Amino acid sequence: MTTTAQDATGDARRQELFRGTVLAASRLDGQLLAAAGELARPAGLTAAWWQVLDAVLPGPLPVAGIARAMGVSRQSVQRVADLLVSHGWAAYCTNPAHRRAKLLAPTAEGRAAVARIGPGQAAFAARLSAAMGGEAELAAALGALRRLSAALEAVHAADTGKPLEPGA
Amino acid sequence: MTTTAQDATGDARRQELFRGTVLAASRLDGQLLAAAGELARPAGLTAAWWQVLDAVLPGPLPVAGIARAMGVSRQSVQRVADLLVSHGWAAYCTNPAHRRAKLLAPTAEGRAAVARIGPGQAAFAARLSAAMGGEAELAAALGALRRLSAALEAVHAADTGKPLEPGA
DNA sequence: GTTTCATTGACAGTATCCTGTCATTGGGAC
DNA sequence: GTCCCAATGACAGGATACTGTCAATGAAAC
Repeated sequence: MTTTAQDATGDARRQELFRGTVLAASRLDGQLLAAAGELARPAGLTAAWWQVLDAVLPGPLPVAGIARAMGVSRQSVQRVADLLVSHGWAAYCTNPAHRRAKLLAPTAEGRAAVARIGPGQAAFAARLSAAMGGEAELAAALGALRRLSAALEAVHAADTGKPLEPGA
Repeated sequence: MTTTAQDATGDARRQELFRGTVLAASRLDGQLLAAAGELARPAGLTAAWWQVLDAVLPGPLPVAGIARAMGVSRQSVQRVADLLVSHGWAAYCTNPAHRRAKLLAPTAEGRAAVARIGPGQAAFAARLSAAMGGEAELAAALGALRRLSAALEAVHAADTGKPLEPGA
């Protein structure tokens, strides 16, 4: 460990770095959630609904599988999935591999709703890319996000030997 | 706008970039919140409480001011601030400049609680820094977070002419 | 075939944060 | 001095997500 008397200033510097990261990530998530919400609203969706619906566009998935893919708890996805189904955006299909774990699949209306978001999303993504100074910079920022996630995952795994995923 | 027929693949690429960013930011925020929560728990604090308490360590601030500094709504901070006061971690002081807008200040117990988190935070920050490959890499990632936030802010401001802060 | 365990869904409870609305306060416009 | 507006706090309501717990299901161990 580096927590020696000689390294007190290093500790303080890293603490500040960590606190700044927590703050920045919280702010960024809030901003992106708000932006996604505004993009999805004209289609009658919320940001969370969009995320779940988008996750099953490539193919049907069980609720728990969606949760794993998104890194959130099963219950959160379950709630949104039930809402999507009750609104007709998605439907549960029988799962040949598991009787209880029904597969969530988008309906035609669901696909149409996501498609309606497309143009606005493309325009916003283009503006964001431009504001970042180019696609390369945006891609680099995304890479940084993922490296941070991976590092956190690694640290947590080293601590507990368990993955960080909630509800796991 | 770049949304021409010729740039359809560019649109798709940027859309994917944007979706990936939303997903990664959400995941990262969740991970950092969980990590901060674990660090704060031994001191009897939650991640949200810690954030608010930490914001007033340098000096007393009104609730609305804390909210602005954190980029969240006044109501969220108000709720946490009331809880902090009711638990004795912080106290409201009279504000000479505004009778209603009392200033939130940490109590001695509050400062002690934050201080108790310090060592764990330093150790975790050191491990995170190591997992990122060094402090420089961690600092670079933080820079990327902030650039993304600033770009989102700029795009939103260009859209509405208003800052993105919630509850504003 | 039976037992055991992990996965999944369902439900209750809680934490966090947002929007909308209203009265109070303070400062600037007139 | 009066009026209007922005900022603030208080309150109600809703959205999102996590933990804990339980029963049902499927698969693996024996």
